[in-house]
Formats: sequence, structure tokens, C-alpha cells
Amino acid sequence: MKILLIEDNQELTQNIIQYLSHEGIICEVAGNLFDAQDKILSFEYDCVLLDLMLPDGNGLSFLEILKKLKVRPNVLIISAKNSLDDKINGLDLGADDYLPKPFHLSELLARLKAIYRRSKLSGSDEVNFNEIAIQLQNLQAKVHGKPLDLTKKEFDLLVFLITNKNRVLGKNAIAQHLWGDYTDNLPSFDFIYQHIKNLRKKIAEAGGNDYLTTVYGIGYKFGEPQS
Amino acid sequence: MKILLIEDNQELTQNIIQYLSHEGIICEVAGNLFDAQDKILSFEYDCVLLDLMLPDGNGLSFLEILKKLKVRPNVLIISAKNSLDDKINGLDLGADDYLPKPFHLSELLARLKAIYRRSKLSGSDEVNFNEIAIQLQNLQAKVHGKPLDLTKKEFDLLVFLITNKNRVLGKNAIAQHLWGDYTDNLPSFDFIYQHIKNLRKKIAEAGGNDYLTTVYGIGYKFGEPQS
DNA sequence: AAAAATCTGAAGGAAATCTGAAGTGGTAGA
DNA sequence: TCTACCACTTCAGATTTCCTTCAGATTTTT
Repeated sequence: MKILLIEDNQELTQNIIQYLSHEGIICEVAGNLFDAQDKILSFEYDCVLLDLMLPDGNGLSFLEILKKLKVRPNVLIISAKNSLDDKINGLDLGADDYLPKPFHLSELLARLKAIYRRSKLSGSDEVNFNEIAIQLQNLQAKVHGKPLDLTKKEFDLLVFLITNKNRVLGKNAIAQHLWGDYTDNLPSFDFIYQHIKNLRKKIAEAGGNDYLTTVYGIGYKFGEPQS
Repeated sequence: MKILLIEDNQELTQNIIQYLSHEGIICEVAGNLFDAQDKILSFEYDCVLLDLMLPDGNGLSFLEILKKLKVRPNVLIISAKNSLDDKINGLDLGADDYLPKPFHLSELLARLKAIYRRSKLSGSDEVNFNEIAIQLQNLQAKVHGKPLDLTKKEFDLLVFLITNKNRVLGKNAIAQHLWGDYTDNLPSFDFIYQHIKNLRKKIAEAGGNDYLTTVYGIGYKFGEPQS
């Protein structure tokens, strides 16, 4: 999961990033609405954490802008303005949830996961593809009911592929989602090759079919083999 | 055991928390229905203690909402409205028990334990897993009938693991169930490592099998070893 | 056939986990 | 009040597991 945190308080930002990163979530930051708009237009995020009080404007107006985008990211508002009005306004304007400050970081994490489940997995905690079943809660994947012993990166990769099944995913898109955009001067995509290899190997060993095809020069596709 | 107390009377809240904490129950508080809903959506509780008269609405309507959740927590109503109607309505709406104010704290504790036994242990006072047997009443665990000398934290940990057998439990989930939610910026999980180590050691010394596997980067799982 | 992209095994470094020992706080008994 | 003990936590070092990089082999495209 990859998020964008829009927040100008340095200390809070540090805390949130440290906690979420530790939970394996890729975090990027924008300190104001101007930068935020930039990033949202350039990259895809599973969720945007939006503070309402920012140096260059009110977050609610930002929601209006987001509404007009074609691929609107999920939005979780975090704000000190703990009035019911704000909550209602925020949710009316298309936010997915509202978390009043101060909050516990564990609560933030729980909300994030809830939003992710709702949007990507239509509320379920499981993803299925033929003989492959994934339980997000336990970070467990199974083939024919037989548990797959995946590492975190392999698991994330499989989830990303399977939630975008039958779509060709470029290597850059994969790198972005699993490593964030600290992948500017990529020397190579060797690490992707590695994880793909391991994933294929483990699925095969567990008796799963080969759904993961290479699209030469572009990336990978997960889905029913065509030819 | 971890509970959520929904109550706006400060003094009563303090009393209950002090008593239950002393009994080793993790307590969290919500002063109104708004906060309560937030918490219930974010965390898992073994039981919810619900006052019916709250600043932002009636607790009975809250029960309606709970009913629609997938994982409905157990509910124990505590209320001054000692009418038969309320009791019947409350139980009809899915509450597990009803305790009229004023009550003795020891009675509250007894009801809590009863609810816990019913829901998690299907009425029994024992939990069993192959050669391991746990009696909640006297905080005793046995392996092959041989008593295990566990401390309170080790005992709670074992119960938590064994009532969630074959599920991967994240270190955060474990920390939250055994220490409450106030574990945001954990410097480390060293204390979990310790308790896990001690638990493993004591079970092994008593001749028990090694059912406790670590899931790297995530947490632990208790159950039949698979691979 | 040459060039580019992808695959593979091996190795170094980083991160998570384990372990023994020391420190802290509370409680019981002298 | 003091001391001894126990449960719990923290600390530091050892160990294990994973992530990334590198070099060479293989495949695909031109």
C-alpha cells in the first residue's frame, strides 16, 4: 500500500511516517496543497491523508479539485477541527473517512486498512483467483488451500498483481507501488526480476498454475494465460 | 481480555477501569457514541460495556448499528433504566447480558467472564489444543496433565494465541491485546520476544510439542506445524 | 547475428528475531 | 522500614532471514 501524507506539521509527519513505514506502507509527503496536487497528478496512491489546515489553503477546497479527477484517490481526512460539521462536509465532498486529531497511530493504521479493503477488495478481506486465495489480514496466501510461505515483498507483489489482474503492469508502476518514488535513478530492475522469480517458484512448488506472464519490454501481467 | 467501556460518568468510569485493570483486563473508554463507533470499527474487543444514556443518543440505537457489522463484538448493557422493557429490548437487539445500576464491581467482572467463556470458549471453562489444556478459572495450564508454571502475561499470551489458533497474529495485534492501544511508538518488540521465548521454553520443558511458529516480519502463529 | 531485455545463482549488507543478563517496580515477610 | 523475591521490561550482542546487487547465462527483438 502506498499513501500520500499532506501535512505541514513536521513532528506529526515524522511520527506518522515512521509508524506506517514500519508497518510496510510506502509513504510520501507533501507539505502544502501545491506540492500535493503535483504529486497526485503524477503518481497513483492507494490513499491520501489530508490535513484540513494547511499553509496555502483549506483542505476542503482541495477535495473539490480531487473530485474532478478521472482517477480519484481515496481520501482520509485528519484534522484538529473536530466539529461534526467538518466531518459531514468532508464526507460530502468525497472523503472516505474522517479521523479527528489527536489520534493513536494504530487507529490511523486501522482506518487506512479499512479504506483499502473497501475500495480495492469491495469490503472483503480475501482476494481470490482460481486456485489462489489471499487473506490480507493474516498476510497469508494459499494455493489449493495449501499455505504459501511468502515474504512481505513477495506478498505485496502478488496482491498488487492480482488486484490488477488481466492488466499489464509496467516495471515502473510495480516499482512505484512497492518501493515508493525513491526509485528515481534506478540502476536496474534486478530486484523486480528477483521477486518475480521467487514468486513464480513458490507458486509453482505449491502446485499453482503459471498465471504470471512476462510482457517483453514493458512488465508483467497476471491472469489467464491466453496463447 | 480487552474491553471497551462506553460511559460518560467520569467517576463510574474511573472506578470500573481501576477495578478491571487490576484484574488484568485491558480497558479502553469512549465517552459518547460517536467515539465509540470509531473505536469499534478500528479495533477488536472481547466485550463492549454499553451505558444506555449517553450525551449523543440512546444506546439502544447503537445496538442496531452494531448488529449490521460483520464481526459483532459482545455487548454487556449497564444502565440505570431498570425497566423490564429496556432489558427485553436490549437483549432482543443483540446484547449478551444486562446489568442494572447500581452494581457491585465483582458482579460486573463475573458477567464479563461469563460472556467471554460463552463466546470464545463455547461455554466451557477450558481450552484445549492437543496435549495442552488450559483452565481459565484457576489460571492453570497443563501439558499432558502436567501443570505449567506460567506467569500472568505468559498465560494471557497463550490463551490469546490458542483461541486464535491457525491464524497469524501480528506483533501489533498481540501488543494491543495484552497491553492496550497505548503502544503507538513502540521502541521495540523486545518484550514480546521475551514472553514468547519463555512460553516456548516452559512448554518444551513440560514435554509439549512446538506449535508456536514465528512468521518473519509479521508475528506468530499457533497451530499444527504445516511444512 | 547483434543488441537489448530478462532470468538465474551467489554473495554482501540490512533488518528482524532470538537470547542471556541487567535494570525497574511492586509485594510479602522479617 | 528494610530486604528478598518475582514478574516484567530494557539492553546489547549473536543469529537468522530477507532484500538488493552483481555477474554471467538465456531469451526475445531487431
